Amino acid sequence: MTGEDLDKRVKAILSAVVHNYIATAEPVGSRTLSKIDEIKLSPATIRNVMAYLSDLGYLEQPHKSAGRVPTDKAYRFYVDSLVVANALPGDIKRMIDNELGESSQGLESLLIQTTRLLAALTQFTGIVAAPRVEHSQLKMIEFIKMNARQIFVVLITRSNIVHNKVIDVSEDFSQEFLNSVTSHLNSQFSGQSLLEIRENLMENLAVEKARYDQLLAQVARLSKKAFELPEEDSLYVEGQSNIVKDFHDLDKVQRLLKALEEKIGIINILDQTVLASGVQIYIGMEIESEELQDCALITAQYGYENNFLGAIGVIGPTRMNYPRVIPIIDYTAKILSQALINN
Amino acid sequence: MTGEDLDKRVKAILSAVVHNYIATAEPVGSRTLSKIDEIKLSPATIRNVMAYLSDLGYLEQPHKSAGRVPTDKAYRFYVDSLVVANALPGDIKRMIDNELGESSQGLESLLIQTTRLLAALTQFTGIVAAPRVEHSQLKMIEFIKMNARQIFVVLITRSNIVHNKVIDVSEDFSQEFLNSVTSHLNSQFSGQSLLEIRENLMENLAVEKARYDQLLAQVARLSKKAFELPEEDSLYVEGQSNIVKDFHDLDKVQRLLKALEEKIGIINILDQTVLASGVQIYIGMEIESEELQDCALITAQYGYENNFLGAIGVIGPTRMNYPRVIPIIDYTAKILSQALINN
DNA sequence: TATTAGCACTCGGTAAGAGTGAGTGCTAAT
DNA sequence: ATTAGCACTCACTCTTACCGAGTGCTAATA
Repeated sequence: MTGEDLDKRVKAILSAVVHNYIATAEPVGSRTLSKIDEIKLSPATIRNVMAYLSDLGYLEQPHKSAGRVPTDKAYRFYVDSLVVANALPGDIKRMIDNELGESSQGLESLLIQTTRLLAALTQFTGIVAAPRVEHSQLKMIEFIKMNARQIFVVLITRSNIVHNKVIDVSEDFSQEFLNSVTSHLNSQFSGQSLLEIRENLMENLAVEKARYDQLLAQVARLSKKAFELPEEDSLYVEGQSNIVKDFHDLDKVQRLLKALEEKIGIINILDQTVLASGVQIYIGMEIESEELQDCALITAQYGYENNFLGAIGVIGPTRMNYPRVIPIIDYTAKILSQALINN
Repeated sequence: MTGEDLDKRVKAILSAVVHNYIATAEPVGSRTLSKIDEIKLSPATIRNVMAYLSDLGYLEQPHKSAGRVPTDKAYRFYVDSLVVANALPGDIKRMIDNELGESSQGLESLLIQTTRLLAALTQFTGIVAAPRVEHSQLKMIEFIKMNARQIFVVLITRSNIVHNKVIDVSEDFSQEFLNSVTSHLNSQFSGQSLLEIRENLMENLAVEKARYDQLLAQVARLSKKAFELPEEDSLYVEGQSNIVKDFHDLDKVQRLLKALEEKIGIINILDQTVLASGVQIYIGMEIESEELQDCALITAQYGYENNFLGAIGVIGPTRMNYPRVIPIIDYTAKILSQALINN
């Protein structure tokens, strides 16, 4: 299954096919391979090996009289055991440092800039999932009265990420009252994750209801609303136009664009990444999405110490240049994390 | 130039060509037109008229033995004097009402939803420019201390639109001090436009500097930072995948996607719309953008009473169904405006 | 005089057929 | 075990022919 037990020579040929196909996007034939210096074999021998690789499911032919093309399985084997990630070139490193390092911009524009940067550097489509707020820890919360029916809620997490929203209320609370609620919440919940807080509040709410204490019930209801965070589909996508370069089929392009527009599918995949560590690679059918066949997804999580917040990545064709892209994702995630710490 | 002096019969034929081309996307020939009931003429006569229209620049031929295709000039004439906008179908009206009417969501998700709605209803690419903050009037401002070096600024405009950002400071201000600054700013500037406020502050800053009053100088600097609003390129774009349906040339598709990614060009056009009133239509070369040739842009501004905030619209091929799209844009802009007023 | 029928002409699009070349699998020789 | 040789496959390209929708122009018609 894993193909770990492949002969050294067989590996070399598989690797050469993948390399060549990544470089040219043309099916690779035995003749082409025989011209490569490292492989000192005749086309006929290579053909035998290629037939063997086809049997094992690593290569396939678009049609009978064409060269071979790597399958998803081949790419998987390639990234698992053949790829040595390139060192990140100094100029690219510097670009990333410059773009994300210095500026003291807000979270949102930082994430957008990161997405654009990924697209520009890789020439694929960049994606960035915003921090998942429910797992981050509360640092402080603040209520500001906008008018009789609306309150503006600001919520700052331990990693200095700011969330805010407007909540509608039926009572007309005074700012003084709101301040007292604020300080109560801050002292009671500071340091807890928003998920925990929400659960606690639900319990409180039940208790207060039973007690028939009007004021406390109001506080509980208000707080609950404040912590009801929307399931926003906060995925940033940039560089869709690069898709056209890599897929020459209009139909395919449209389906990919559609998939990127819908976002939710991609968010789900990135959610897995947030839990895993290091650079993750998903190839073709490994992505559980009809539309994203023929695509590869390279991702990495970013965050604050052990507290992973979100994920970044790129989507491109399975025949992307993995050794080049992997270190870009890796380093960008690191610098983004740092930028968030320094804020 | 305006072609207003066209014969009634000539107009009818021009209109028929445009209609037919919008419906079929195929060059229209004299034979096809002669089959239309309203036109009781032989192909030969129609050919004469079409030759005349070609001379005047309303029609052109992709190649010599093909039918006629409308030029930008024809579309312009069509929308100016031939189009009677359809009444908006009840079900579409209801969809718009439902999507934008009730929900008390934040500004951002309201705008995103509007963009998606436009794309879904028209099957073109929806665009929405966020409110231009510098012209809106201040209702209140609030400073919240995050830590020794950072202050969170919340700024609410008269139309209840909330802006916020984090500013870096070199001094460690106490929350009490911030509160006093806040109430000072609120009483002094409430009701003024942010642009005016910024100018006032600049003057103040110069004065305070001269005075060498440390504290006041700090206040002025702090305030200046608070009102330094970023030139965010806040343009929402949805439904790019629809482009593929309308342009079958991969190269064209890529250039369009690129133009949409860059946003700034489109924002500039929308800025014009914010000043004009009612539904605006830009056709082909009227859009000053290399990439957006063969495109039409239908826009309308939204806002609060006489205070226009931003613009919405769609981008599609010049051969879009104007009578159908125009009322959608018109009505959506109205409902969005209402939603903002009710907040 | 305006309209129309008729006709020669244009030219993109499709289909069929031939030739090319890169590639294969298999067999026999090394 | 490797390789040379060979017959075979098949996408691609090029040519040629043809079709048909459409045109402009001229002469006949109402």
